[in-house]
Amino acid sequence: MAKSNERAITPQSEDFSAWYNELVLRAELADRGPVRGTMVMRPYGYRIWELLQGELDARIKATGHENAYFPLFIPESHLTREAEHVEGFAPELAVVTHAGGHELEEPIVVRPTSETIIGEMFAKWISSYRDLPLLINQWANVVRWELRPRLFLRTTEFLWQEGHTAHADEADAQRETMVATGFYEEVSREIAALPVVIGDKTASERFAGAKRTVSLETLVRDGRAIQSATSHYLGTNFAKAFEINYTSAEGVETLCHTTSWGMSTRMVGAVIMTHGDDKGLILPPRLAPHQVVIVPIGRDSELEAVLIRANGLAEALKELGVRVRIDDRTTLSPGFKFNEWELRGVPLRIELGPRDLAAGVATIANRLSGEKEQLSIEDVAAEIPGRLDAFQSALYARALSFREEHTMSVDSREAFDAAVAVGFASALHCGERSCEEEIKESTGATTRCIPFEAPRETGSCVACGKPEHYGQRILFARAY
RNA sequence: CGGGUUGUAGCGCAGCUUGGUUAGCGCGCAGCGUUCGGGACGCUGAGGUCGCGGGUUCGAAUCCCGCCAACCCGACCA
Repeated sequence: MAKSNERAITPQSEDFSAWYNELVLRAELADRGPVRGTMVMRPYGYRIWELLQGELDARIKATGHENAYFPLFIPESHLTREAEHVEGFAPELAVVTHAGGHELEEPIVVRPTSETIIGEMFAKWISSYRDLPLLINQWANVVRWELRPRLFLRTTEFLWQEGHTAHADEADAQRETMVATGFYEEVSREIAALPVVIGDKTASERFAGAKRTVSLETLVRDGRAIQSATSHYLGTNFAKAFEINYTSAEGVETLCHTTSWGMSTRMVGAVIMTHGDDKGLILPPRLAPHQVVIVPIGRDSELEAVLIRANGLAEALKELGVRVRIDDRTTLSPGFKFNEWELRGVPLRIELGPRDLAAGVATIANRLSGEKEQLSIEDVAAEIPGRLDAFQSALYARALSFREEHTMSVDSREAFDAAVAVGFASALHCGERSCEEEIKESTGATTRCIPFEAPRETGSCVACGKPEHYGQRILFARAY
């Protein structure tokens, strides 16, 4: 038993960070790169990203957006055109000063995000109201020199999707930010099985250069929040800086209203931290590289017979659209494989051995419930898709009840401090930056969002006692 | 960038206090054999710039100085 403890990962309750790091490495999701803060996404982790990407990309296209690609390098002077934007990003920029063996006349910035370069191009492409709206998305890597990296959640270089759109007026642009919010919510809930709270960011948490930022917040198992996607209404800030304007139907030269919105590989980290347990990862079926793993048991002629049935089963499952893998590695014991696939989060495992064949059944083990059941080998394939759906729903329901249990509506400072130590605190707030700052310094918690779905409420600020500002409760938590 | 911890084989560690032959152990890896229903076992074997640089010494993984890196906790952030 001591031996098996050594092989297990650190329990969440003992050290959540250690649990997370060990899991990411041992499940072969990712590895660290040689430059501080960089990450190698290994095939298993990258496949999860690809599945997420596929789901999101389909929704982006279905809402009229087109993919394009813009350069990694941005002239430094472009970035400085929007004052708040530069100020926000300056500390985390990677800047190329030498290239081709010489010092460059003008330094080149490695994009931390692409508002500026895309703004520049939009200005060239848009001249008439007939060119609007312009709905563009790109899948790209970006670089932000993070001081405290963490695999998936905060890496120096990360992969994401960034949507950039230009509109004739504010109403249309605001509508666009909600379209993006809509598909992020759908992908979070239906694909990643993550319940999200959607709302506006307070002024202090807003994107550099945005007039309005909408975010999707999830709560992970150590009681911290993760912003899993954001959607920004940029007003005419970037349009002014880059002269993105059009001639209206009335012949008037008019500034565009632009938006941007993004979801990154951080989402994978949110999935790991929301669903994982002490045995390892638990993947929602719709993001699982292998939804079902078949572990054949037996040896010699028994194994041969088992493998024939296993192959037949795998073929039947593939025809039903199930991602299935047979683990036919011969040097590992079944017990080892059980533990390994549990570590790697495979939703359903089918154990198939001589005893099953003799009884005409297959044994199905459920990663979430830990239960095993036996199904007739004739019916098992047909049963799997429904069980995967049920797994997906159960995982979402579990995450939702966790969040509900860790969201406290609080009216006193004492209750507030206790709430943010374990999850979301829902409280009235005065809206003043200095008050947010004081809360952050004393508790580590920041405002997460002003939720859309919240009853109107008035009263006094939970921290300073002044009249509240938002006309409703807002959400606070410690965040990644 | 501050505070803390740690750098010895792919991974996890011992050895360092009190300097002294070929630097050990577990896991993993390779070969062979036996195994195979919850992390199998035996035998054999490969694998090391002891983080880097300097110093003290007849002799440094061990003592001294400097540097670097990683991780954790903060400040910054998707």
